[in-house]
Amino acid sequence: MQNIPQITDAEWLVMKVLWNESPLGSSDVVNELKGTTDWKPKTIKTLLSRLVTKNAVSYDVGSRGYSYYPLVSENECAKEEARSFLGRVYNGSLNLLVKNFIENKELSAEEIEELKKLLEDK
Amino acid sequence: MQNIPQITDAEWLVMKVLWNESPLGSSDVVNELKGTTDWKPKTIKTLLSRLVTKNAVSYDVGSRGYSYYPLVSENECAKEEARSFLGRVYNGSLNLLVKNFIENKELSAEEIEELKKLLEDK
DNA sequence: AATTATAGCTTACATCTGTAGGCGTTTATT
DNA sequence: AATAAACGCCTACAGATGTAAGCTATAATT
Repeated sequence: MQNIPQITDAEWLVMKVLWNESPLGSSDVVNELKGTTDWKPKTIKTLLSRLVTKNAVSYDVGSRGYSYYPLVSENECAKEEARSFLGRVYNGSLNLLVKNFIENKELSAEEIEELKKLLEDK
Repeated sequence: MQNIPQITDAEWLVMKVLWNESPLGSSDVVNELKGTTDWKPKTIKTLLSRLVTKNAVSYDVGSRGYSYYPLVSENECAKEEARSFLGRVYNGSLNLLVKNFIENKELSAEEIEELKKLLEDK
């Protein structure tokens, strides 16, 4: 796998659509984002183009336009984002983040239970 | 507490210095960052000014220059960053992040043990 | 076939970010 | 006192980002 491209906040919303379903024409992506954002179609087209430029997305050419699909998986992008975020803010330590969440009481009892379960099953 | 300002990657390094010890003169901050970065002093001054502008930092005026100190705590900034990151990438769910880390085998046995302990003690 | 809608390519433009330099003033050194 | 060093303010400037519009070719509609 190649290097994970840098994906911006706005671009994430586009990627999510494609991760959810692909390939999609640009108008499909526009439709999917109608509810979530108030971007003009042109904006979404720009974002798609940028994603193509940075090799996060590619497309097949059809007679009614391009069919876009992701070149990188959500999992690897998420991992990369997590790496960068944790490095910057929590010294790279997931545990420190969790610790902080616990201390700040950001987790519900259910979430804590679920976490425990996750760790046990592991 | 007021709104948490947006703090960029570069600015985080400056904030960390001030969170670690403050107030500090700009040259002290420069010195602290000598090891970590290869920024020119001017760069660090610029970052300090920007942090002042965005109300993340303030200063007292002394005869040998300003004494800078943070206006926001590391904890609240980290919380804000986590909120934004988790929202963008993990649907706002810390558990999903942890789940992903476990599945991707990003955690050592020790870290998992520690996490368990954190959750039990809670 | 003529007209209209659409797709994609190119361009725009303000703001943010990283990364400084120039200048004038004040402080420290000789 | 003169000179050098440091400080803070203002300016710079390229690349990234959010947010599109204009133009041209092609496809769909009448």
